[in-house]
Amino acid sequence: MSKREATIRDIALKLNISVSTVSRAIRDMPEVKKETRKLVLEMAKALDYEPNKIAQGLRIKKTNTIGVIVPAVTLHFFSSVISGIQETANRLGYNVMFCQSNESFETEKANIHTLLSSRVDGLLISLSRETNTSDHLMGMLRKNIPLVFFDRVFDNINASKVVVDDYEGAFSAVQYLLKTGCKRVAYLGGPKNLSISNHRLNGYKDALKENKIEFDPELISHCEHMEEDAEPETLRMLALSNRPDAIFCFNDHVAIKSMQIIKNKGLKIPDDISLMGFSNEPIAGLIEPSLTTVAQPSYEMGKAATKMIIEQIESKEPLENEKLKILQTTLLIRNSTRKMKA
Amino acid sequence: MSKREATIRDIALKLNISVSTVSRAIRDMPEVKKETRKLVLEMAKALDYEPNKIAQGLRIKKTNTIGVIVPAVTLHFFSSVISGIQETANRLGYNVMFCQSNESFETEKANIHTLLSSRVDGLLISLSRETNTSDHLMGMLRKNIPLVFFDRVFDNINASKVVVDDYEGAFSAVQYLLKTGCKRVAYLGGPKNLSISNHRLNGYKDALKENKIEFDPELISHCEHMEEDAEPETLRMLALSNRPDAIFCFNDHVAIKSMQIIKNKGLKIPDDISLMGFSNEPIAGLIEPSLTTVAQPSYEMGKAATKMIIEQIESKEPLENEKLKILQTTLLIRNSTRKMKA
DNA sequence: ATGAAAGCGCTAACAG
DNA sequence: CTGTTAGCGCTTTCAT
Repeated sequence: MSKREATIRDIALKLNISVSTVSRAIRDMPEVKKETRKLVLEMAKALDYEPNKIAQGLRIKKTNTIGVIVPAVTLHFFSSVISGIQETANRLGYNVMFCQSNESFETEKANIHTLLSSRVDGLLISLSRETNTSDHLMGMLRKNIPLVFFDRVFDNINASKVVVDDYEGAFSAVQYLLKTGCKRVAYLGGPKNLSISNHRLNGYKDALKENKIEFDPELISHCEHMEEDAEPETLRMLALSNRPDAIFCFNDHVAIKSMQIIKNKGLKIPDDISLMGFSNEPIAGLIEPSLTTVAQPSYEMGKAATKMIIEQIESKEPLENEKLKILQTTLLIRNSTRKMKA
Repeated sequence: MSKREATIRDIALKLNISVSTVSRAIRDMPEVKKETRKLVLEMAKALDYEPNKIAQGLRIKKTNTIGVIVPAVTLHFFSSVISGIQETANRLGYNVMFCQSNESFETEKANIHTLLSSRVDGLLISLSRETNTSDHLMGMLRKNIPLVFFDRVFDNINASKVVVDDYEGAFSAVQYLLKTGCKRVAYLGGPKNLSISNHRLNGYKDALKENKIEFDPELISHCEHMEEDAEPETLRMLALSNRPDAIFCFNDHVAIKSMQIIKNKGLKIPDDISLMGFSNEPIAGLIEPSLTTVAQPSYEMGKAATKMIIEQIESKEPLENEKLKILQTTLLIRNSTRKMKA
């Protein structure tokens, strides 16, 4: 029953001209006569013609679609990156097809096949928590399919990336905690697997060093499952004979969970314990006390990654050296940390 | 430089068989000899073959892709719906291509063209705030392209929909406020354009009626730009000679904005004013006081809408009558509303 | 059980 | 400036 979509052939037939002329007219090529173009465009409109990108894609071997894989869209950070990706892609003439890995390596592999089958022109990916090998991605690199990592990346893979300066963000966060008089700063870290977690750990360590404070391994935790592990890990920290007076958290979700535990224990934030997040989720400014955190330019990250991959897609040469874009973070001081002495 | 992707022709050549046999083997058709299939599959693996969905799509006129348009991915409600869509679609063998309208009618129209050009098999859409005509969608219906609305729908359009029982959700929310002793309940509504806002208004009105409370137009506001308008509208309400003792809000974002204003004015929640949200955003349980709200099954909505559209795509007949799926809400009682008298 | 050939809708030589 | 034609990678009759 479904009325078949009009094709350039339909237009050509009606107008008694050839399909190539129609094709040219529609693509606004210079060589076609003005009035012919006008006729074609009118007929296209009359027939409610929509160019068939599938046919185009097959012919010119380019789908103008970019694939995106994120661990989960419901995390605000990622939905914000995705928003940046989608808008930028659309503005530059590309569509986006997206998948979630749900933090599963297997799903991530399946996603890649799906997207490859759909012949996306390039792939934007932020790795799952479980991913610690890049074999599934090397195939793409070998086939010369543009690939750009964002946020959760491999440190030593030969590919383009856009990340946030996690080291610097962590360094200045911890530096700030120390400047406000905290002496024992703990790190409630993320999965060991994720390089961003380790970079933040390095920033933490170096800030301690800079302030001549000895590193105490007891003050380090790895929340492999993010906020799910934040509860036991926070409890462990609070039970320490020499309890921390500040906790730097892997992200805002972990921080918020931790905040609840601390409050439940009857401790005051920031008087007893200063709490620092990472990301600046919208919620961070709304809880009580509002959360001091390291803001990441998530929308910008999506925008930058998209520009980078489209550049790669549209450049003729196979791209000699990978690009690396590092975005800067901003320390957002709110009320979960002690005030600086005036 | 880019090594061309392997095709069934490459496999056929290597194996000295015909492309049709390869095609059959790969699609697991019964008529192909067992060992032939084995050979083909091995060769496919060896050549790192990925079936070309673009070519398939052109040939069988089906892309196995569904298009999705939402006002904005960064709203948690929508990212959650999208998550449900993506997972369900993938599980059923479909990809999702998505766009944001950014609450703009023009962008929404452009999105539709984009998605139609990509020959999505069906379209899932939640309307922009600005959209008040369905002309841009009638084309799809005419062409018999499956279309399912979710959440923000037209009341009187001849198409399938999945929504939440907004009327009932609002009714029981207001009913609860009244049961806890509130006498003057205000409604901080959403854009007049959105049917969901009006359904909630009707639920509000009927709950008043049920409790023999006269409707006072002064207690109604329309926040055309959602939380941006929540501030002036809340202030207006608070300045009323006969101030409300409860505010039912269009959604949690509006409620949270309103909460800030109320607190700034030095009023106590819930003692002076009870506050009720709608949606149950993750933030609702974390703010102070935690927000009583009407929970919407967002992930379920995405799942239901996806199932519905795939059913429509895969059914042979043109679908006589549209489907309507109404999901139920749940009142989540927290601390921003007075307690029920025991 | 396999193969040959047509064709999905489009673009791009090539020819005029 | 326009038309003819081949072919992108695949599925699908129709033969064999």
